[in-house]
Amino acid sequence: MSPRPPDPAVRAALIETAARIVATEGRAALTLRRLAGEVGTSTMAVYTHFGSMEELRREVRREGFARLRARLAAVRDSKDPMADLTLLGAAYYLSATASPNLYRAMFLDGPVDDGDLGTGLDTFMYLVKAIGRCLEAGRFPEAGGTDPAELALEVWGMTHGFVSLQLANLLPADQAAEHLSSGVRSLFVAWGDDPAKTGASAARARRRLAELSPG
Amino acid sequence: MSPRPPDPAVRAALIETAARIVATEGRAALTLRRLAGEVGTSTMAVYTHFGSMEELRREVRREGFARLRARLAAVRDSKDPMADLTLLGAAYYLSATASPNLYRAMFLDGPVDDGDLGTGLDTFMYLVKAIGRCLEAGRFPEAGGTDPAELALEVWGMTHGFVSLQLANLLPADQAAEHLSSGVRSLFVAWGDDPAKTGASAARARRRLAELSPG
DNA sequence: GGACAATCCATAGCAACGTTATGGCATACT
DNA sequence: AGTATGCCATAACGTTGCTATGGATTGTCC
Repeated sequence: MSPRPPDPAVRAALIETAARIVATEGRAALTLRRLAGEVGTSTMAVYTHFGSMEELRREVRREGFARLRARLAAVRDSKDPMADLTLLGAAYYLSATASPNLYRAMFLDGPVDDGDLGTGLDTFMYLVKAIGRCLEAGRFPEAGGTDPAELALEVWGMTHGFVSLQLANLLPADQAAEHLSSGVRSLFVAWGDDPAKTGASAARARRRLAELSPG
Repeated sequence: MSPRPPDPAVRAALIETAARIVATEGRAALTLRRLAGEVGTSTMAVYTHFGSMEELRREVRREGFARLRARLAAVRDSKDPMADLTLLGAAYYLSATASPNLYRAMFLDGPVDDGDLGTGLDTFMYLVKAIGRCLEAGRFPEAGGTDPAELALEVWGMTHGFVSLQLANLLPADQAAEHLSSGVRSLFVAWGDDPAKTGASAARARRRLAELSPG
C-alpha cells in the first residue's frame, strides 16, 4: 500500500544549497535547473518536495530566520539588561550585513506571508524580553507603564531602517552603523535613561562583543 | 546624412506606461512584450530608447523620485519649522504607502546605483533644510552644533524603517504610522525640544495636512 | 517470499521571458 | 532628387518555471 517515501536527505540538500546560493549570489542566482544540477538531482525533485519554486524560497527564508535566531540566542542574559539589549542589536545588525542577500530575501524581497510572520516573530521576542528587563530595572522612567513590545518595535523599526538603507547602497556601512547606534541611544535618552548609565552599558556591551557568533 | 530621429512620444509613453504597471501591479508585472503591447509599439522600441529592460526600470525609478519630489515640494515653509518637518515626514510616508510598489522599486528591490543616488539625494535635501531651520530656531538645544544632515539621517532612517516594515506586511498600517510618529517624537525629545512646543507643532502640522498633494 | 501498488524522481516538452539578428521604410542632409 | 542613416516591426535563440509522461524503487499484504 505504502509507496516510496521521499528522501529527507534530498530535501535537506535542496534547502541548504538554495540558501547558500541565495546568500552568496542573491535571489536571481537561484534557478531551478542550477539548483537541481548542484544537488545532483532532477528538477522534479523540487516539485515533489516543495510543490513550487516559491515554496522553496519560503524554506530558504525559514532557514534564514533559524540562523538569525541562533545568533540572538547566543547573547546571554547578564546583570546589565541594557548591555544585553545593545548586544542583541549588534547581533541583528551583524547578521544582516554579513549575509545581505539572505536578509533581503527575508525582509525586503516582497511582502511576507503569514507563515513567515510566525517564524519571524519569535526572533522579535528576544528584543521584547531584553527591554522588559530594562523596564523592570527602572532604566526607562519616562516610559513607565509602556508595553515592552511597543518600545521594542521602536528599536526594531530604526534598526531595520538603517540596515535597509545600507543594503540598498544608500548609506555606506560605517555611516549606517554609526547613525544606528546614535539613533537607538536617542531613544534611550527619550525614555529617560540616565546618560551616565547609558554610556556604562554601552561600554560593557562593547567588551562582550566576543559573545556573538562568528561572522 | 542624418537619419530618422527617435520619437520622444514613444519614449515618454514607454516610461509612463511602465511606471503605471509597476505602481499598480508590482515589479514582476512589467514584462517587455506586455509593455510594447500596451504602448502599441514593438519590443525593439525599448531597446532603441533604453538599451535594456534594466535601464528602463531605472527610468521608472527616476519617475518615482520625480513624483516624490513634487509631493515634498508641495510643503511650503511656514513660521513653525517643526510643523514643516512633520508635514514633510507625512508627505513621505503617504507617498510611499499610496504607491507601495513604486516605493519598493525605488528603495527596496535591489542595490541602487550611483545614478539613482544622485536623483534620490535631492529629495533628502528637503528634510535637511527643514531640520536646519529647526536648529536655527533653537528647537534642539541638546543637538547644538550638529550637522543638520546628521539629524535628518536619523529621521529618514526611522521613517524608511517603518515604511519598509509596513510594505513587507510585518506591521499593519495603523501600527506603522503610530510607531513612526512616536519614534520621531522620541528623537525630538532626545534632541532637547520642549515637549509643549513639540505638541503644539504637531497640532499645527495636523491642521495643515490638506497642503499635501492628493493621494 | 513474491505480487502489487503507490510515488519519487529522470527525461522531454511547453509557454513566456529578455535579448539579438535581420530587414523595410521613413527621414534629414547633400 | 537621391542617398544614407537609424527607428522600429518580425522572427528566432537560449533560459526561465512548470507539467506530462514513464521507469525505478520501496513498503505492504497475502
